[in-house]
Amino acid sequence: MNTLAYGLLSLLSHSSLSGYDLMLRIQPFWPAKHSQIYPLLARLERNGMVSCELVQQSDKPDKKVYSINDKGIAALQEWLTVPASDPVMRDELMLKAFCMSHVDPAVSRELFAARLEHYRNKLERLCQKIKSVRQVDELEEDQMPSYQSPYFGAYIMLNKALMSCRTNIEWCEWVLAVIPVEEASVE
Amino acid sequence: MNTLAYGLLSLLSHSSLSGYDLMLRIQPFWPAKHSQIYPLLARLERNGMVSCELVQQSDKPDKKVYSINDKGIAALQEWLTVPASDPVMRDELMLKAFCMSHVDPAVSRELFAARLEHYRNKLERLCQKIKSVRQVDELEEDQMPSYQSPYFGAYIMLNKALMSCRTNIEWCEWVLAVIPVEEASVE
DNA sequence: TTTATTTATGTATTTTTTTACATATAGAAT
DNA sequence: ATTCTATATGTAAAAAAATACATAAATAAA
Repeated sequence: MNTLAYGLLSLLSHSSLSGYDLMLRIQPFWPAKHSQIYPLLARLERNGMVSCELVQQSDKPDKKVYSINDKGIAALQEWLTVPASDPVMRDELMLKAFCMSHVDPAVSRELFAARLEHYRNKLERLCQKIKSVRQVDELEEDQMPSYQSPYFGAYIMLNKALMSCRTNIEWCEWVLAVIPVEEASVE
Repeated sequence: MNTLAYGLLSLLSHSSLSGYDLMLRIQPFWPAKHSQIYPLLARLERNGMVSCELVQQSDKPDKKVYSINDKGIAALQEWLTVPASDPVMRDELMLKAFCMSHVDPAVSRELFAARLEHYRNKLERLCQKIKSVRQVDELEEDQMPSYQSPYFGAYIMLNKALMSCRTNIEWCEWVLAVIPVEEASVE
C-alpha cells in the first residue's frame, strides 16, 4: 500500500470510478500514468480493498468500474491518522532560473512568459471547475460545503489550487517586470 | 542528461561545490538523495561537463570539489532555450483531504495543524536565507540583484518560495477555520 | 571513553515512475 | 474511405528515485 494506492482509495471513497477516470482525476494531486493505475487497481482488488464491475457502454468502449469496500474505507481511516509526508515539488523552471544569467535576458523572458501562460490557462480551468462543484453541491453565494459533504475535501483543495495559481501568476508577472527587456548594456 | 544533471550544472555554474553541498542545495528545487548525486557527478565528469579536484580539510573529512567546464556551460545555455516542462507537485495531504469526511474532524484538524507548523518553520528559514543573500550581494533596502549577478536567479526563486509559503500558511489557517472544532452533531 | 552528530563519499537493491509497446471501440473530421 | 481523437485497458522495458548497506574522519556531548 503506497501513497498512490491510498490516493485511488481516497477518490473511490466518494464515488465508483473506472481506472481511466481515476487516472484523469488524480493528476492534479499525484500525477500518475495509466500504466501505474491499472496494475495497482488489480492489486487492490486482490487485497479486497476494492471491487470491480464490468460496465457495458454503447457510445464508448466498455469499462471496469471500481468500488471501494469496507476494508478499503478502514484502510483510509487508519491512513488519515498518520501525519502526511512533506509535499514534493519538482520544477525545472527553478533550476533554469538559477543559471539564467548565462543567457540573454530575452531567452529568460521566454521561459517565464510560457510559464505565465500555463498558469493563466490553469486559473481559467480552476474557476470553471469551482463553479461546477458549487453547482453540483447546490451552494449559495459565499457558502461552502459542510464537513460531512463529499465535496468538502474537493472544495478546500480547489481553493488551494486557486490561491497557489494566483500567487504563481503574480510571481511570474513580477519576474517578467524585473528581467531587463533589452540586452543589458555592458559598461 | 536528465533534469537532475542539468540542475547540478546549474548550481555549479555559479560556484564550485562538493557532491555533499550540491545534495543539500538542490533539495528545495529538485529533491534528490546522495545516492543519486554521486554517480551522476561521476558521469558528468566522464562526459567532460565538470572537473573534479580533491580538497583536503583538517576540521572535516576531505571532499571532492566539482567545477563546471565550458562544455557544461554550453549545455546549460542550450538547455535554457527549450521550454521548461510543467512543474510536478505530489502532496499526500491533498489525497488525505479528499477523504477527510470519513473521519472525525479532530483527526483532520491534526493533519492541517501539522502542515501549518511545517510551513511556519519553512517561512522562518526562508526569511533568514533571503536576509543572508541580500547581505552577501551587498544590497540596500528594496534593491534587488542585477540580471548579471549570480544572485539574480537565487533571489527570484527565494521570492517565489516566500510567496508560496505565505499562501500555503494562509490556506492552512483558512482550512483550520472551516473544519468544525467539535464533532459535528447529527440531526 | 563511549556515543551521537555532522560531514563526506560511495554501492546495491528495491520501489516508483515514465516511456514504449499493444489492442480495441466509437465518434468526428477530412 | 481514411485519419484523427477520445475513451478504454493492459504489459514490457527503461529510467528515476528512495531505501538500505557500507565506510570513515572530525567534533561535540554524555
